[in-house]
Amino acid sequence: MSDTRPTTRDGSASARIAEAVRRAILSGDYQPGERIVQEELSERYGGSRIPVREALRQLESEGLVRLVANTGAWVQSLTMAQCSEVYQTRERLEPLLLRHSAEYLTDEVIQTLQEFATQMENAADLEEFLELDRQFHFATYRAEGTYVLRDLVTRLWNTTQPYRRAYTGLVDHEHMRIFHDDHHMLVSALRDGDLELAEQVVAIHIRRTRVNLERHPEIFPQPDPNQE
Amino acid sequence: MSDTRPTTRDGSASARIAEAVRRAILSGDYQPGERIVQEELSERYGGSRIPVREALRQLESEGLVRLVANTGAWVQSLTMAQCSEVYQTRERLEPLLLRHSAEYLTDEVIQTLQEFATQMENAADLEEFLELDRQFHFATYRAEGTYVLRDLVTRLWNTTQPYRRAYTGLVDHEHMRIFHDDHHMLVSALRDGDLELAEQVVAIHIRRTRVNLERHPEIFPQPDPNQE
DNA sequence: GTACACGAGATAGTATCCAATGTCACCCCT
DNA sequence: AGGGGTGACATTGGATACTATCTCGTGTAC
Repeated sequence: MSDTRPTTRDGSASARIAEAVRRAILSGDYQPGERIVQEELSERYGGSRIPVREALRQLESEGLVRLVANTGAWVQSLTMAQCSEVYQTRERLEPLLLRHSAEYLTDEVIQTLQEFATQMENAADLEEFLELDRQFHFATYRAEGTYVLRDLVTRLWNTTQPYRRAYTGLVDHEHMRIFHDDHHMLVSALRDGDLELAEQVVAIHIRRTRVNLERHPEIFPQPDPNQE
Repeated sequence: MSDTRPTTRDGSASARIAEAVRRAILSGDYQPGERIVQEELSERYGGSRIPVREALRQLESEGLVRLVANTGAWVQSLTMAQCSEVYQTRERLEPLLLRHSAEYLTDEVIQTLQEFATQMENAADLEEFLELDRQFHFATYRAEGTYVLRDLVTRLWNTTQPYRRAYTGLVDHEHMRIFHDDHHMLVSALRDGDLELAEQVVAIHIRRTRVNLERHPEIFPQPDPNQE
């Protein structure tokens, strides 16, 4: 690398590399099943192989990367069953996180939510939609006190991001309409302070997505025949 | 260890060290807040500092270790609020995991559960009780298909293990009686195939523990004044 | 008594080397 | 001609030596 800055001693190399690879996976630059070569990361993001290896270990723990000893690293790919499992987990956890976040959802925040929901309806392309969707939901998850739960939910979102991307591209207009309705209903519930309803909406929203995902087995790797 | 074998190329050094440190933390050999020195691990478990660092990164992701850049590693210590959060998370997830496991709970397994529950009542000391309790619950969580959820629940158990140890030592006989009753009720529900009830029992069991934990703030580090 | 400076100790990172393992193409044998 | 064994190559795993940096305790000067 050119490295104008003096090796950036600030955030530690392994954290920086982990973040870079994480973003590459979330953005779709690295596809599920794709091979990750240590040497490549090393020269692409700067640093020797040691921080690269530490970063890969960390990403493995997060479920984004699969490491096989003496063999290599791959971007984690999920079967439909595993993806469905993550969604079922989210279905239980996100209402809880929302509950913890409720007290921090000021009128101002709810106004922002409303704007996200509206922007999403007019999203120009897939990437913009995905980004807005993520921002919308995480704007509702701003529980200050929480430390485990928010991190956990973030990881669950991250591991399923590639499939959310693949699937969203296939959704027809009608289903998309229902999605937007969910978002608006969630905003309304939060505005009214109806936490019970808000939790239900989130759970149903996630379940709806899961059920739709399960109708598209073609976006998942075939579990049976040749590989893995 | 003496490490007679030539660097034990079997399971990779970093995995071996991570496992060893994890067990040391779970067994209480390492206490929350205790400093972990890389060099010590290096010579205690064999290996250079490279696999040690990878192991620590992994344990950090699991929530067992806290790393501060350029400073060091400590055994993760939770505030009461964080611990409570983990329990609330478990309260939502373990019923789900139990549901997925139900089909694998043969009569034979249920017989084993019954034995664990009985042995627990006669446990000689704290450590034996904790071990049996863990074995009991994880014997009910044998969902074969699951990959995310089981791992997740395991991590949640692990991060709170030190506090479960500290707290269990304080429980009086009456509360302990209720605990054992929960276990037997869970076995009964599973034997009857009453999954609905089983899920409820698990949820209540976890909630009961959380509420009791919250009555013992003295086992948690003081969040306010001097350190951290 | 306070504030600053120095130094010990630990971590973070780099470079280089070697060992072990998996991959894959090639060749031989049947 | 096809299947299985064998070897070279690429990649990962690990060790070692060295440097840089950060933290924190201690001591000294004011």
